[in-house]
Amino acid sequence: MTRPSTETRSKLVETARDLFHRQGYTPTGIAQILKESGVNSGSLYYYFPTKEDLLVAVLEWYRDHIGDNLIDLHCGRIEDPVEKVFGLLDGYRQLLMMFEFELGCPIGALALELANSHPAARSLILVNFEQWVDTVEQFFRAVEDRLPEGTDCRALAVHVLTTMEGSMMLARTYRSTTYFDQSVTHLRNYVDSLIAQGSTWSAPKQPAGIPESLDN
Amino acid sequence: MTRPSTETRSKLVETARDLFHRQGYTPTGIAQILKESGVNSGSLYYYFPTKEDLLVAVLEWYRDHIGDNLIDLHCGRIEDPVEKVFGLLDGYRQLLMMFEFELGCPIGALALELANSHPAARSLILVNFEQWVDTVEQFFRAVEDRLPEGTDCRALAVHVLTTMEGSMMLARTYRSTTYFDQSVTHLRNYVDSLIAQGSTWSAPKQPAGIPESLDN
DNA sequence: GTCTATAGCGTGATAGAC
DNA sequence: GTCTATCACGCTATAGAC
Repeated sequence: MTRPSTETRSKLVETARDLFHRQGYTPTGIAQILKESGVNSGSLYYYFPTKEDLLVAVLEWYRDHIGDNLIDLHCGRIEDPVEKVFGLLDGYRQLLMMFEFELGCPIGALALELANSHPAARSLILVNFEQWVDTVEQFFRAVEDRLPEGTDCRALAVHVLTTMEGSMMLARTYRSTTYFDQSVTHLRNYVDSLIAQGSTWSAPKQPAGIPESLDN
Repeated sequence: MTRPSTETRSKLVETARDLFHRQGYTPTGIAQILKESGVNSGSLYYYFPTKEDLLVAVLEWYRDHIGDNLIDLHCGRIEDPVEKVFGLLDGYRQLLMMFEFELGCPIGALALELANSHPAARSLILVNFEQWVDTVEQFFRAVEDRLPEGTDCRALAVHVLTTMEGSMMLARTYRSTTYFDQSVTHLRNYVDSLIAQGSTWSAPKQPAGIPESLDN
């Protein structure tokens, strides 16, 4: 029909995004993407010469929508920055329950599935993680004065991310939020203790010898 | 040759285990397992009627070898129970560096890959996680008197597991231990603070409303 | 830009002799 | 228990008309 719009492309990205989220990248076949999107083979390969190109487009979509889909949705109405952090984690908890543990963190799942392959996709996964950490880091920076002096807000944000990803993994395995909640509770307990220390103590900072920059 | 030994079976399990570890379950083909093990198709299907049966055998192998391969190796010589916990985490760090981030936690990777399929395998993944948590829980129980009264050692062990799994995920993505180290440092800082509290304070326990048992 | 038809290969699994 | 040969299907990707 030679339409000027990129509707077809968008439909493919959205369909692939959802299928990769539910099934993973490798188990999702092109045929299934075509069927569920209602697009024909020729059109798909016009926009995406290879399956990996489609994956890249999906990861670019996540990169470009982390704000509205994640941050704004679960942190937007919250005022206290620390509560924003845990509101974000609660958003993931809601995702788990809403889809009965069939959907987890789409980035985390792809990160492990593609850890030894698809370098182009991997660098976009890295970008997505960086954005996430950036966001949480900013939340902590907003309460930096309440944290112990010398606290590395970025390292703390990283710790929130690792806790979230590990907690999602266990929740999906156990089909239960019990372990997720236990881990997040300990994380909150830790953050609370840092803030309590912040008003009295001096500094739990990163020990010397651990570089601040990444070597990749 | 009709040998009484189960050498062939063992070789298949070991080969599959290593390939699943490096590549994941789905991307690893039967043909590759046959080639690398030097076993023929007929023999494989004699022992394992389906590919999933082989996966189950691999997960049973992990279940039966967590002691010697993981705990004894990285915690055996350590006396202090808390140091045993972080010795275990350091074992994973060594694994990352030894294989240049190509190998992570084999159970965690499979947990996400198979999260919505292969229920038989999933329940064995759950068993493996339980064993891991059991082990770390025992370490904390050994120093229970130094922890704040009412501390749930199992929930704390779960938090160690989630931190480890999330940290491994980031390490493999970034091809760097920086984030891994930052997260583990925060975990250690937390555990240290609990022990410091244990000698003076009263109790950071799980809040009411979070069940202790799992509902799966 | 979209359509249909299909190539070419890799997959998990099977058959049947030994 | 092990061997070789092979089936039937699904996969990613392509060809070429419109």
